[in-house]
Amino acid sequence: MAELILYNTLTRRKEVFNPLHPPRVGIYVCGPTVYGDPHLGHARPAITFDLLFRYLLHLGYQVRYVRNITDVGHLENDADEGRDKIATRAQLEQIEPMEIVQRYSDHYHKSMDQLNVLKPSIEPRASGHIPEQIEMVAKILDAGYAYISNGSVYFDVEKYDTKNHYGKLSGRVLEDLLSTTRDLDGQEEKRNPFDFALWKKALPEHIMRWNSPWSPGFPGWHLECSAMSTKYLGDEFDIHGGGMDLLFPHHECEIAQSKIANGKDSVRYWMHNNMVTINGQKMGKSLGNGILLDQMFSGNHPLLEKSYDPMTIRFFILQAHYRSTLDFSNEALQASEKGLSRLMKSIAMLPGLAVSNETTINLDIWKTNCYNALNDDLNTPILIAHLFDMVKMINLLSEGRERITKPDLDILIQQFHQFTFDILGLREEQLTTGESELLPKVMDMILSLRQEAKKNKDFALSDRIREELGKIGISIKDKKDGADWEIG
RNA sequence: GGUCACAUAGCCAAGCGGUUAGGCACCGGUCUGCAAAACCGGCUACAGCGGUUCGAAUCCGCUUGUGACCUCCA
Repeated sequence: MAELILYNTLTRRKEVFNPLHPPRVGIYVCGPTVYGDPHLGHARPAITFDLLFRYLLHLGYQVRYVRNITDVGHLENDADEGRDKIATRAQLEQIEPMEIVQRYSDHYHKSMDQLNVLKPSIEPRASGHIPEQIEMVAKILDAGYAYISNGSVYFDVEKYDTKNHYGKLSGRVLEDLLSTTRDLDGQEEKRNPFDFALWKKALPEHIMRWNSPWSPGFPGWHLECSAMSTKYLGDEFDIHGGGMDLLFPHHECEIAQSKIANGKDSVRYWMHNNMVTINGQKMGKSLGNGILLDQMFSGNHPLLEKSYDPMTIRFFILQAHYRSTLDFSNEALQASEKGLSRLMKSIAMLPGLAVSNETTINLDIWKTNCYNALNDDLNTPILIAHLFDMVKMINLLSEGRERITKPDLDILIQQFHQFTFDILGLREEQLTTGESELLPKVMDMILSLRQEAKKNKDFALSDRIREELGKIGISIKDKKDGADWEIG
């Protein structure tokens, strides 16, 4: 089988993926800051790296997938008088910061379950790794690449840049940063505006605080990922992922910190998913165009014409390549919904196909095409195009216009399931109506009565049965002999 | 302002120098008492202007437009 090729943001090219310690693979992905309900933007990286996780597992790797939860409320911004997102939220709702963290972590997990996102192997929390972070700050101080200022500790970017390239991931040059960094309050503690905090002294009103050798305070914005990835994946590991918006400064700072603390570059492949847009604009809280996942699932949002199943969202996201922006619109979502339904119907049809003593479709080429798509930097749109090619074949098989042997059919079923369910992570939506085992029997009876009516040319009655069933949400599809029905 | 992306048929979206991507919608046809589904066929685009090449949506330049990052953000 062809090799897996991934796009490495660091080198800006596609590279053959070779794990450091095969068959083991270590992945670290930046997870959510849990201070609000999960939204569409959370779905993209979660699904992108879930796909990667699933595919690596499918290829037989032993994957340790670490996705953190950020539960230390980093500052809104330097000018914000030491208030952080989680504490602000806690004050607003008059509860403990950790209640906020718990509530939104739970919510995030629920939404991820709905999207059929596998749980990571380890889901560490920043607040649970304060000692590790303090230790890392100390290491960087010892190495001489950080300085203490008024109880806070800052990373000395200028010094780092003399022997390293600060900006190599995001393609930035230090001099440019100097001129483009905004003049914010709270900068006077820093030697240079582009220096970043490793440890921040807490102001009296700051609730979330921990003791440290330097001050009661909290870890810097970027430190948790360096500390926790090192702890669980070692000082050098395979893949680090996250959204493109984290490229700078977050991941750039991680590279610098880890390099100094660990003495070497930690990450071998950097992967970044692109952003979600709504009507062509980036979705963001500040822009007021955010759509929560629950709103997608319920349709309860002014921009939405209807509700969309979690699997429709997942399928929609997978229909675009992860490095392209993806624009949400009702029209596009409904197209995905219909496409997904056709795909699922086709899969349901597979076990019932008549078998023959010869096979007239080329399964090997199809399978190779599918794997080639995945191996080419997880090109799911291409993979899905191939799945639809096979949908067409399955329909032709069901009409007897193509033929397949029993062994080949078994192979096809297994492979189609692997691609669709195991790797893409799609699943049949559970029926939301209270369907019982009785319903199919009842339907059989009704349909046989209708068949009788049709036989007697009593079309008024047969149409009325179909119409009435339609009203309660059951649609009828006549076939040569008898009829099929489905909910929805 | 600096840096970097992107611009593909009605909509979404692949494409990485040379064969129909794919989905949805739409229009014909087959099937059907009618409809739906399914199948067959049609719709064959690449922002504009130059350049390189036997050949460019794909490479280069310019123009226009959109977006992202530079501040928390997935």
